[in-house]
Amino acid sequence: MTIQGKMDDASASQPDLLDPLLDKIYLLPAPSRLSLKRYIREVSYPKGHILLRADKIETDIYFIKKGIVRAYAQTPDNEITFWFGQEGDTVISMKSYVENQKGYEDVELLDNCDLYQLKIHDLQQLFGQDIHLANWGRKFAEQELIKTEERLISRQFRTASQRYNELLQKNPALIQRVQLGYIASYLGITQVSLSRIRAELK
Amino acid sequence: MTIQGKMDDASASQPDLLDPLLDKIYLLPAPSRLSLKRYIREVSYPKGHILLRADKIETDIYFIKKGIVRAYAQTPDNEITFWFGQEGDTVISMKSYVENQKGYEDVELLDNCDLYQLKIHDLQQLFGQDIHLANWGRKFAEQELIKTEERLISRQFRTASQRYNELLQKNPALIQRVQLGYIASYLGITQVSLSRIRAELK
DNA sequence: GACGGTATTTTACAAATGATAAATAATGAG
DNA sequence: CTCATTATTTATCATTTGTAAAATACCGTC
Repeated sequence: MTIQGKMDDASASQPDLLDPLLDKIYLLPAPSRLSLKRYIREVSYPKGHILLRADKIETDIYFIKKGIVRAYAQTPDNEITFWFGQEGDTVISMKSYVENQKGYEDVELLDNCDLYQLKIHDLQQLFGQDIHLANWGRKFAEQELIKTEERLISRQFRTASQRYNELLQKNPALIQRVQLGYIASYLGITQVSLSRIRAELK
Repeated sequence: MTIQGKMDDASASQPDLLDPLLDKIYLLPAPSRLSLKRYIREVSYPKGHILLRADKIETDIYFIKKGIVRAYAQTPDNEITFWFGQEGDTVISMKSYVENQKGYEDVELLDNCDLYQLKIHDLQQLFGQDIHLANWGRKFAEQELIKTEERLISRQFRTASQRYNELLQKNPALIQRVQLGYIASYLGITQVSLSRIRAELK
């Protein structure tokens, strides 16, 4: 296999944010990376757009180039925000991706967002053809797994107050960008309780 | 690559529980499965044995052939059980496996257990050599991810009472096999609260 | 800079959960 | 079978968190 001297279309236009994003997961040999990038396209949606829906099997995954999103689940009485995604994060219905089944979550854009879009089907084709991409997909799942495990641990082991402070420390920008009602929901408490927590710190 | 006519040592002795366990993750071609099985050995430990330790980087993963285990984390004041494993489940320190770092959990055997043992190092070697095993590893991570996500969702969306009933329905055997103090910890409540929940149902 | 709408905080009260200790039940060793 | 040990349930009271509603702060638009 030889590497093309010319650059791919996508990477010609501007300083590329996609390469570091792919490399962060697993460093691919150039040919493998090119064959992956061939299937990725850039899309933009406005604030308020619903990117993923709980009631459908999603066909695409997205990497966030710019913007912020939240995932939430509808319950009989209310709605629970359980994830925020920002630049560099992956927006994905794991249930769709792994099991080809409906997921739990709606994902709403909290800003105008620029996203990299990739068809799950195309990705799965590549997994069967290229061992480097198969390992890239493995590392991707493993890294998402660690993140999910850490969220579970955080939730199980720490009080809402501790978790708020953890968030404040690890991701102060988030609290600026997102309204507190969503943060409270994310922490598993009411907005009133969150207000009490915040009041204590002053 | 050709398939050996003779069976591997391990599979000669008794009706094998390992094959279905590996196949459940991802159906491997026979040569790939054989090269994986070559690295798996069977071990037994008594009730009370600590299989994984939070303060060390683990070198092995285990599949449970027979028995039941719990994972728990030590906190300043008490200890929190956050996972139970039974026949067919994988016992693994994800932090060790994915990031080569210490994990959160001790894993204690609640019974005498028979386990399949596999060195993380050997597995990772295989991932680089065989695309089928790389995809097996990918599916393994993906399935663990789905399970972890479901635990997170369950914890985030449902009350302890709902989660107890969910457990009662999905895994009634567990409640027979494990003392209620561990179950209460797992549900994120005190044993007193769990007693109250159980009392309501009568 | 005044207005209307939205987000956040505060208050008062009700409900749920936790801590502690005591009572009962189950289990296992001799 | 009995005793000792451990597990589970019950009771009481203190603390935390939730609900509902009102008060305040913030933001964008005209």
